[in-house]
Amino acid sequence: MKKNLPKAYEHKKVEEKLSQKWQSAKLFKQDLSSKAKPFTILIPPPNITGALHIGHALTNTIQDVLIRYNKMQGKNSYWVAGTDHGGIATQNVIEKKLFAEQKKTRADFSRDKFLDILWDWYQECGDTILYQFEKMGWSLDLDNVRFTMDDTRAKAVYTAFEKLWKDKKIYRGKRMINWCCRCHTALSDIEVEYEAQNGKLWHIHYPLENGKQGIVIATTRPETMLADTGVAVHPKDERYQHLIGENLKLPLTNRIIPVVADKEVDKEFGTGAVKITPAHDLLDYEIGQRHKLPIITVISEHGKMIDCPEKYIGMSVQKARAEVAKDLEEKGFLTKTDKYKNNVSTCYRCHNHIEPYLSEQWFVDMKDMAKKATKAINDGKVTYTPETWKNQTLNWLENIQDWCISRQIIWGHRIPVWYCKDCGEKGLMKMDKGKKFALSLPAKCGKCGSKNLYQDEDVLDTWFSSALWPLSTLGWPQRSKELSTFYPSAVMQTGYEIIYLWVARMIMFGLYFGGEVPFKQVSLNGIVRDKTGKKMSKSLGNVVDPLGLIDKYGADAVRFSLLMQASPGKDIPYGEGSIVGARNFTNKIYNAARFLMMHLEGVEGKLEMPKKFKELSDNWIINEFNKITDTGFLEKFEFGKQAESFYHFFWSNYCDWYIELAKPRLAQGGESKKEVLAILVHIFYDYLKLLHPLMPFITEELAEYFAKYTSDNPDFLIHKTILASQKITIDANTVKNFKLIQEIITKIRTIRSQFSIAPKVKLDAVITNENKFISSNKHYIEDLAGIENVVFGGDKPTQSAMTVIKDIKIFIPLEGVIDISKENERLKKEQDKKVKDFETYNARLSNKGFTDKAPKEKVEEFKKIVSTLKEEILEIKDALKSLEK
RNA sequence: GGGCUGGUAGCUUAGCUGGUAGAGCGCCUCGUUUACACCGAGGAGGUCGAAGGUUCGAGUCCUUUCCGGCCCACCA
Repeated sequence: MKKNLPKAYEHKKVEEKLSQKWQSAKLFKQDLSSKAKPFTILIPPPNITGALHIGHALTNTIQDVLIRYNKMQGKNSYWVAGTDHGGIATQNVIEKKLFAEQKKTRADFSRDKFLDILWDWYQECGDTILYQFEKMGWSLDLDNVRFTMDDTRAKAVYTAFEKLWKDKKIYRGKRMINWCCRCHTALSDIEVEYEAQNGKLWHIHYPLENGKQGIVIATTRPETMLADTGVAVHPKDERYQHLIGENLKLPLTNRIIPVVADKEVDKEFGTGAVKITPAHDLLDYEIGQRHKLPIITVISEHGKMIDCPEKYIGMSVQKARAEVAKDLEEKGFLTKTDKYKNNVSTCYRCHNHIEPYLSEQWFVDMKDMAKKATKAINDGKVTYTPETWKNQTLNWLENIQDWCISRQIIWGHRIPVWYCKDCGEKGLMKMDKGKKFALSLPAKCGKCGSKNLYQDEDVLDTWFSSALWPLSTLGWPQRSKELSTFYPSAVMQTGYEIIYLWVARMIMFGLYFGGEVPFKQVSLNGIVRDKTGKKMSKSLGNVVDPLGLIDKYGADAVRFSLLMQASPGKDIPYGEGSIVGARNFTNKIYNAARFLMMHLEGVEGKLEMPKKFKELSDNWIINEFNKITDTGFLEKFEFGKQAESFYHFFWSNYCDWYIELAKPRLAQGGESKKEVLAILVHIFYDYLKLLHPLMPFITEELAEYFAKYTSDNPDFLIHKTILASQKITIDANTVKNFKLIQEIITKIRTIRSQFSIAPKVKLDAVITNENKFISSNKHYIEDLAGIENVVFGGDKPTQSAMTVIKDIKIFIPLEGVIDISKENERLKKEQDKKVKDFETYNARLSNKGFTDKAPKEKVEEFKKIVSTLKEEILEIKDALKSLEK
């Protein structure tokens, strides 16, 4: 035994050592000279909002598995590393930080100063993220990390904007957009989330100009009535025919507003009459446009009331709603208040409420791009796993809206457009030549000659640069070797929650700018939830920190526990329990290695794998190993199944059975030991290779030791090729025969357990009928079931426990130990079970429908089972009878 | 309102083209056998959400239904 080896695996030392070794050996650098087929994955760049969470751990571990696995399949793997500036999300983090630390808001800083703060943050947070990349064992080249706002990426963004501009796909317009009053910016329609709320439906009477009975409208937002400029009814609504064209006197403000007829009004809803607030509702805006109603704004970009009766000015929308409702009630305009469930729009970044807001924004016309993407997907240029997301994407593309790309924040790519203060002309900024990215204004306005020019203050939606990620990371627009080698990438692995925000847009931009789809396969993973299935969030306090877990259990364990549960598109309930299991698995592997090392003491040179395997167990384990080498689970993104198959083989087959069976041979020494040791070591070493993509650290660490006993040269495992260990044809009966031996051993163990016979007490086993196969493998039974001698033939011993498997009757003499009533009970139970089985099968067989219609083989199979069961039952009956004597 | 999912042992789940329900964790009993107690051996535990139907036979196919989760949609 190697004395200096601790009993439990110590992950910390190993992982620290190896992650440094890998990075300094430049193992994960891109290889532009390789002739092998490229296999590229672009990391979904994490936002620099803080440390990585467990969801990153999942999706990136999956990518790492794919990268390492494909590399070991002989492909030219390259995993592109990077981070994302994360627009609003990151700016929010910084604003919160500034407020907490200095009680300052963004208005307290100049644009440049604010940007400096953010760039400093990028340094700090970026380093944290890189540290985590390394800790997780991810095969990313950390010397070559892209950032969505670095010079190369900024040039790509500019070039893309320029092309869209020239192609007239980009335009600026005054539109109703989603405005986050907290983040103080426009959002695209898919950045809005909806939350169900228990609201109210207020019924308000708008009298006629002359004070007489007018119209009762229904609304969920009474405060917006202060900006009403009309009331609409359906043109065919008989109830209101006489009022169309009449004027109403708006309560509280006494503004005179007309009743208009519009077919968009739903007669069934509420009172069938709808108040029109063009400034604060999308549909109202459209109706207002059609009927040329004026636009009055009463809600500011901060979500506060403005330009309305004095008493409401400055109130929040919520406050004003209550006040207006109260005032209406006091003045007798409120006729009814119903409970009503509706959706409120919230910001996907801060979850504060969204106001529809009329403003000038930049948009991209997406129609054509969506059409091309649809075609590519339909043509199978991009596949989806799980496939259900393909249709969701196609559906979304079909109903695509123009993309609002301008954001009124500071952190991001500033929109490269200048305006003339004098004549209002606008144009594209020029990109300076040189390595650093910089833009400049033209010397003078092309239209009026004014030098009074300025750049647009807004920045681009962060998803704009994200959509370019597959191209920009590879150096586009430069037609580099890097780009031609690695574009398009092989797999886009990410969470299903950003399928529209990101994945679909990458496909559209990839086709538009790169001429090809950016990736061939989309593989979606689910969300990592807490163990009760709740989404993890800071406010719930149920987030788990990957670094903490790595520290406690090791990166291999964290990785494996996530992979164990990873199935395409499925959410993962994650608790510490599953990591403990994975940690125990690493320990199991380590201890198996320790066991082998112990027996390798004093062994010199290489161990030759035998050409032929004499032992049944050898053939069986080789066969079991071959089975796990070609499952194809990874190609199907079935990581859970792959992990389980590896886990089961090792723990159950290799350790619990094969090592246990090998022990006597190891103890024998000489050739016997050498032979079994060779098999043990070769399988173990090849297993390490197989497992390496999933658990890179422990496998690398152990392989270094075992390589010298095989004919393999020592090298990093990622440079090795995974292949089936020994493609040796195994006799078809081997597995069946071995299973029978296993069954016999288990049955004897059960008897031992039921009679509480200590492991060290050796027993005999008597098999009354001769069986050549068992007699030639009886040493397995003796070794693993605590049997002194397996004896064949002769009479059944008196005072013995008995069990039967097919035609094999096994007696365990238990002179003095046996408890007759216990054995009686045990046998009866076994009998009952068999009788029950017998009855189900027999019932089938006595059904004429079955025997006539079922396939012949099935009928034969059942007949055989029935006759075996019958025999076994008779034997048990016999044994029960002899107990009575 | 439209669409997508899932409902299998206490928990998390596997079950392909229909042929007596598997696993991990937990639980119970036993065990300090010279790799591992982060271990070994054995055991208990499921009328597969419900109801119909197709079939000789259904967790597996069809219909209906109940309960979750998610996405999309400008009904005030």
